[in-house]
Amino acid sequence: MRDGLETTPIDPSHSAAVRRLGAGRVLSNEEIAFFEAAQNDRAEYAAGDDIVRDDDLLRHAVIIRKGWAMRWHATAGGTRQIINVYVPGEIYGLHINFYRHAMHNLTALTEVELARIGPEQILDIYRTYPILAAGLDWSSARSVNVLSERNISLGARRASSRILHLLLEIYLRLMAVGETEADGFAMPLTQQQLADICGLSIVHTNRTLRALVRAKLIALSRARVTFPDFDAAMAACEFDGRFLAPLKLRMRPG
Amino acid sequence: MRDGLETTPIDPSHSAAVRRLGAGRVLSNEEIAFFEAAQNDRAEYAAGDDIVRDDDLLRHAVIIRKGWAMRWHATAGGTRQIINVYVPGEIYGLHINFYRHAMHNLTALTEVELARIGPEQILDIYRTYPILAAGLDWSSARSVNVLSERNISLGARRASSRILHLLLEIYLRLMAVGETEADGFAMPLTQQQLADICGLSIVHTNRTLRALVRAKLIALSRARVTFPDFDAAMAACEFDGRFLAPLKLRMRPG
DNA sequence: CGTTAGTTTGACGCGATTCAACCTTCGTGG
DNA sequence: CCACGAAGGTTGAATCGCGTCAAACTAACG
Repeated sequence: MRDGLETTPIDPSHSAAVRRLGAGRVLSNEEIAFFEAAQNDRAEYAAGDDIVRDDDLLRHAVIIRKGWAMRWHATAGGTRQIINVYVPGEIYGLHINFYRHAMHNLTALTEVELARIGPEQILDIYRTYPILAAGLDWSSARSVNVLSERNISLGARRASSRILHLLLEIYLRLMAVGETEADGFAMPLTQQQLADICGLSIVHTNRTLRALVRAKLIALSRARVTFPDFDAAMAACEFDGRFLAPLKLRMRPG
Repeated sequence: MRDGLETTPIDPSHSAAVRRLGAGRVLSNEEIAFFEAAQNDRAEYAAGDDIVRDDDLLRHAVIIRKGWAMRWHATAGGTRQIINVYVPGEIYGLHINFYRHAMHNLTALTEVELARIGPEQILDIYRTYPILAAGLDWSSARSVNVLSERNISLGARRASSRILHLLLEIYLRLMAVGETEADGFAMPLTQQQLADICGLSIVHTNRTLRALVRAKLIALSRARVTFPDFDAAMAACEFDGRFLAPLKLRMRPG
């Protein structure tokens, strides 16, 4: 299916990170147990808190368990680019064994609960849990996909498609961990933050959002985004969901 | 050094891919020998040839040995976004074990010689050659870095910085494999292609290039780019080379 | 019920695009 | 050795998408 929109039932007893990797469909019970236990070193942050600052020595990667975070960079011109957002189940800092220092800032967008994974623990996974290790590799590959698609948006799509594409992408990323509601999702981003992701001014972002609402491609109500006509929204911004395809395992070792 | 501009001596007897991973500074002799031998399944393409088309079933990853290639996407609006370029030593398609189909087009920008690495070979590397495997993981992490930095350019920098930043980045990527000459490099990209990377029109790209030449931040002569004042160029676009830092190994197993 | 963060709207200006034309370089063949 | 064509580079003029400045409006919260 070219749209990559397969859905699988979600078991809410698992952590978001386990759900994102396909839970029992992909991981063995032993690996699920290990991965859940690996999330025991936790921390919480309030909205707006810095989790990691540019150039910090990284002591661990982090798995977002609850809430949203953003990775961002400020330019001397005063503009800020939000490079990516992290929703529950997603992982920041898997590069820790290669790049020991943070290259950007990581800041909580909402209340955040996260789990810390040390560099040795990551190596343990690669040594001992091949499917989980594949999950981490898949996660890295997916980061490349997401950033590639964002590049296309920033470089080649106009404001309305850029915003619509982003909202659809977030919707599907949330769906992968069962965090959507009906035909939409709870939206914690302010218009300023949306603008900083899409490389637009807040004023233009606002006008474009209103135009999307008028065109009935999205609906906004009290921090919720819904898609009244999902297919029309997908078509309007040429959304091709292949880049968000879930982890599938072709071979089980042994 | 925050600029990430360390250089190491280059041994031209190695393939570009081995040079990029630090050759003997990082890899054991056994791993170098294996990695060179792994590049025996070769293919050549003329400039403009498609190497991989969108949605193709991927049979192997590819290591660029000579020449440049580009990964790109066309939108319905007729614009084309070049998501990344690949120079010698760089690898396309390491995600093959997770995403079996190409999500974009890969096209030769110049004459290209490449080596094909099958999915099983990649798994072999992970099973048998830990440092080489780390090199592949580093390579993936670096892709994320490069794409992140490109996102910042496309979203938050104006045309002159966007172009200058890209030229400096390419210069440093070429330097990592010893493909630079003096204070610049041979530039095979047309202005249209530059424009498609930077998300600009060809007309504006041309005007901006002329302005950069006038400002003595770059010099152009017969398909060569040079930097008359490298530090000034770095400063002008706030270039921070940390994202291109070469592979360093902290621990050797065993 | 006041304060603050976030949203919305108008007016204006600029950076970048578009359309169009011309120029330069280089490879090819007579 | 020159003629020619094709591809790429350069420049001008008009236009537009988006940014900036400024102000008013709304909702959430103590």
